[in-house]
Amino acid sequence: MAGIQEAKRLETGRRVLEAAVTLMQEEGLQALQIRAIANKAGYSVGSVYKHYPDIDKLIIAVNSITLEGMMERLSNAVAKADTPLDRLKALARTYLHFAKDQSNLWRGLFEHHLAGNDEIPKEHKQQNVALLTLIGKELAELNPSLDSDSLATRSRTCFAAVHGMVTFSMEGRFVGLSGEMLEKELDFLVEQLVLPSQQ
Amino acid sequence: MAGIQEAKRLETGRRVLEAAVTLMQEEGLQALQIRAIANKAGYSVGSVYKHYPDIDKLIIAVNSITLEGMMERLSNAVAKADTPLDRLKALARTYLHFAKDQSNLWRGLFEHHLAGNDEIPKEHKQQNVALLTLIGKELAELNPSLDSDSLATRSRTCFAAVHGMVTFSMEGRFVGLSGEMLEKELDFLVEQLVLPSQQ
DNA sequence: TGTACATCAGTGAACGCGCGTTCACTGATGTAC
DNA sequence: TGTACATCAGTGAACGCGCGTTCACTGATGTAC
Repeated sequence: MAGIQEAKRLETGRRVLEAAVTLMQEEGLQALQIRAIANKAGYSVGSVYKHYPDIDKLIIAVNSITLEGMMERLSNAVAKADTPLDRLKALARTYLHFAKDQSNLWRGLFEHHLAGNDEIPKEHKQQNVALLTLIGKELAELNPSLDSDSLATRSRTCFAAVHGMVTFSMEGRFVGLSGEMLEKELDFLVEQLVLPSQQ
Repeated sequence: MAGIQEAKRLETGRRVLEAAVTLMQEEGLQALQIRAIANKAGYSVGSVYKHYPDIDKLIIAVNSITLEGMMERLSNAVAKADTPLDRLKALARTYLHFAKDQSNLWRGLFEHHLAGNDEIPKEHKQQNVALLTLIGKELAELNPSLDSDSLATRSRTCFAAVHGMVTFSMEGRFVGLSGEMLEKELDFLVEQLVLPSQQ
């Protein structure tokens, strides 16, 4: 009859993580507390610690799932567009949409500052590289003469610029701008970034 | 002999605020604690509360000073450049420089999320408008046909994009990029943003 | 100029709360014979 | 198949710490006469 314990353990781990994701989604990072998670998952605080050494690791696990979901949406968006410029616009818009309809998950990605000692987890770095690669691929197609260093830098610049706009939008700093107009403005940003350089 | 009490009171207020600014500068927002401030200013915790109702207001006061200092540097930078494009580049670079050599003060501006109920202070909003105006003035000169709504939006887009790059840079996300190259890339961003639109 | 009282600046121990983390304990499952 | 012991999942009260905030108190300054 071996296996019951393992099944229970896996099930608990799953439920704890699921509860944490739901909590982040519904109430944000500051609601992601051991007691709340345990309660939502239907266990006691001690059980949570049987699966995660501390709350930081649990938050990281939630953020990994968020990144995964976001990357999936971005990949899908890219696949639907036909030109490099359209793909870049789709990336930017999808990023904005993700931030808007998963605002707590999205904020969680940036609000969580590791307590100093801990490293940024490999998984996150990989996802980050994957995102930059998505961008870089299109930039390279639009501008084949870019060397790989410039391409890496340029990809980051594009991501940073779009991210800045999305952040401002999420903070309500684009006052009085309708959703439609905001997307147009995001398109504008992307268009300008890939325009042939002046010099 | 009236006036000794008032002088003491003003002096204490000054020292408390000064200590808070120094603490933010040297150790960042998370070090801005009542006991640390009181200690640095040479008073007890009770005295701090005679001048600020809670720590949030004190942080806001520190951030106001930061914004003031930043705006002064930005204004000076603008005054030294001769063309709209150069002025925009100077704004972006100065913003980056400020973030770099006052990193804790700069981070404090964005890390401090008010605890929900409190409004964003008028002073901060005004400084924000002033910054957008600095940008808008140059954009209008470069593109006189922009109506005022578009100009307002475009100013925010430019600020957001530059802010995004500066944020990424502060997080070390422009890996392996020298300071000089980073500034060049920031110039690139500004140039692209003001390039004549394609359509 | 002096006296009596009121008001103010400043003190710091103590309170309170949130919240992550620990650990001795219980009952179920697994294992050895 | 049964028994005895070991191991594991799960519990939740209690601990500990950080830190903002309060408040009764002290001594200096101001005011009224």
